[in-house]
Amino acid sequence: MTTLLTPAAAADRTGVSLDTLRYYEREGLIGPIRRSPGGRREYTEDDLFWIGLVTCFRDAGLGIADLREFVAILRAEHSAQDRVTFLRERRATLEQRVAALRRAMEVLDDKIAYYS
Amino acid sequence: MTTLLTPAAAADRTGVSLDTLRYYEREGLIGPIRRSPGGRREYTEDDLFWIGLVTCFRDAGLGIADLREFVAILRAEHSAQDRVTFLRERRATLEQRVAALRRAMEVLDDKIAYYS
DNA sequence: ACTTGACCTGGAGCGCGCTCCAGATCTGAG
DNA sequence: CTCAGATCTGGAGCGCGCTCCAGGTCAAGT
Repeated sequence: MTTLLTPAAAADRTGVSLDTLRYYEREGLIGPIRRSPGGRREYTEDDLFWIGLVTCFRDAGLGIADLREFVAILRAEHSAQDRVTFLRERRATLEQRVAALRRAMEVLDDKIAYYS
Repeated sequence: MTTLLTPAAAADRTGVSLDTLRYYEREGLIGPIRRSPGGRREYTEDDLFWIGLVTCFRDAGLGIADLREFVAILRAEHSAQDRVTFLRERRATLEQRVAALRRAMEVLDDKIAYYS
C-alpha cells in the first residue's frame, strides 16, 4: 500500500504552497493528481518526486512554458533522439545563464578588490 | 571634447531599448543623463559603461531594487568596509544561483545519459 | 516656413508567476 | 449529529520589468 499525502502534507514536504501546487497542476506541470472519493487530492511519493524536479528547474529560472514543454517531451511519445536534443538545448541555455552569472561575479570581484 | 550620443545611438550601442533606458533612469539605476538645451538626453561614454554594468547584473537575474541598492551603495558615502560587505553578500547570492543551475543541469545530464 | 522624424512626458497595458479570496464541500473529532 | 478545519473551484489581484501609446516639442533638410 502506497502512502498517500494530503495537500497540506505535500506542500509541507515539497516546500511549495498549496496554491502553487494547484497552479502547477492546472498548468500541466504536475499530475493530474489522483483524488479521494470526496474530491480531495492525494499525492503519491512519485508526485512528490516530480514536484521536486519541477521546483529544481523553477529554481534554476526555467519558466512555466519551458517546464510544460519539458513535461510534454518526457511524457509523450518521442524518440530518444528528440528527447536528447531537447535536453541538450535546455542544458545549453542553463550554461549561458551560468556564464552571465560568472560575468556579474567578475564585476563584483573587481569592485571588491578595488575597495579592499 | 567628449562625444555625446543620442538616445537612439545609446540604445543601439547598449542593446537596451529606448523605453528601458528611460525606465532605468526613472528608477535611478542610471543617470541622471545630461540634457541638450532642447531637453533631449545626451549619453556620455561613461553613461554607456554604467548601462553596461546594469545590463550585466540584470542578465545575471538581479532585480531592479537590488540594482538601485547597488547604485546607492556605490554612489553615496559609505565606508569601503560597508561596500565590501554588500558586494560580498551579492556575490554569495549569485553563487547560490549558480548552484541551483548546476543542480538542474545535473538532472538534465542524468536524463540525457538515460536516453543516450 | 514647412515637413519629417526623433524625442519628450505621464500614464496605461501586459505577460509572468504566483497569491488571495469567496463561497461551497468534505472530513474527522467529540 | 455537529462543528471546526482542511480542501475544493473559479476568478480576481498583485509585483515585477518592461512596453506601448497619446499628445506635444525639438531639430534638420528643403
